[in-house]
Amino acid sequence: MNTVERQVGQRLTERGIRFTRARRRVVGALGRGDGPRSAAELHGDLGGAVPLSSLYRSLAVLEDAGVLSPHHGTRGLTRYELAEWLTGHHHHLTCVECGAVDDVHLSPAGERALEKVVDGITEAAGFGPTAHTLDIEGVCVRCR
Amino acid sequence: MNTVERQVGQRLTERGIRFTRARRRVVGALGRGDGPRSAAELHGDLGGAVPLSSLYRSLAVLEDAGVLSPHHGTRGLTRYELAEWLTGHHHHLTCVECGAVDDVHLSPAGERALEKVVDGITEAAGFGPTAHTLDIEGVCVRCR
DNA sequence: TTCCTTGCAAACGATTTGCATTGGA
DNA sequence: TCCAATGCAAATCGTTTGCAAGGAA
Repeated sequence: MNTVERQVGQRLTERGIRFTRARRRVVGALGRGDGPRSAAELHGDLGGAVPLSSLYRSLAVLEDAGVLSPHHGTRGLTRYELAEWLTGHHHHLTCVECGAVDDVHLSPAGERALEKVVDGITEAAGFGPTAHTLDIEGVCVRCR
Repeated sequence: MNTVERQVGQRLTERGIRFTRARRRVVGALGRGDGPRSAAELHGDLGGAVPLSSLYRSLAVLEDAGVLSPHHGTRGLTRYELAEWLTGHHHHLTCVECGAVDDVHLSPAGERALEKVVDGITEAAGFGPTAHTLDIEGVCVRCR
């Protein structure tokens, strides 16, 4: 069992939530990490081993436990990825052409500058404290 | 007729697209609004005057004409707002509690700082030139 | 007339849920 | 054991589409 799975297992146990086979499979597939995946994509990744309805339930439980974060993209599709406490803080580049989402890790200097800007915005608007998540839209390398 | 409607009318005419009653109503409602609206919300805003199917068709035509920009939010809902050439460049604060989206206009200094950060990210990732749109998640005033 | 647009209803795809069964701590 | 999790099928929700009727150029 790799580190991520152990961390997830501990988190779930702390909360009295079982780390069942289906849930392990979901976390495993996301940990193998080809980026955010939708329920349908995971269904395929797992060779149909987990039926869609169970997949959706697993995703809901894991999201609720703070293990996964949802990402709402084009065409009403929701993709999930491991939460930041498992993968590190990062941002998203969403391709407006193909809908692909790339994870981006920012330099400490860039992150500091960004935080200043975000704080300025949220304070002015009376928004509560939150870990910011930044989605930038553009055209990815593959679609240019 | 206000400025926005005149601008939209001109744009549509240039492209040989009719500015019909339903389309006028959609643009009007979005112009009156303070943020992105979903088809269902617009349906309500307009008192059911435009049936949902026609609404969706109007939204598609207007998006295609570059008058509206789609915004993919929580729970597979797509919200639309007037494009930036009509409203000015701005950013989004999405409430993770209630899903509401507020528009935010940033100070020139803030915008400059932000652009630098965004450019740094996109260049490093080989992302093509695009007007960035920033979505920041948080908890809005109403939900705190 | 000749297209384009509309409205209704049916179709669709993604997600959710009811219920009987299975499984894990 | 005993409640939570599963799997199937049916239901739901947002959205799209076929088709016949209405409207503008």
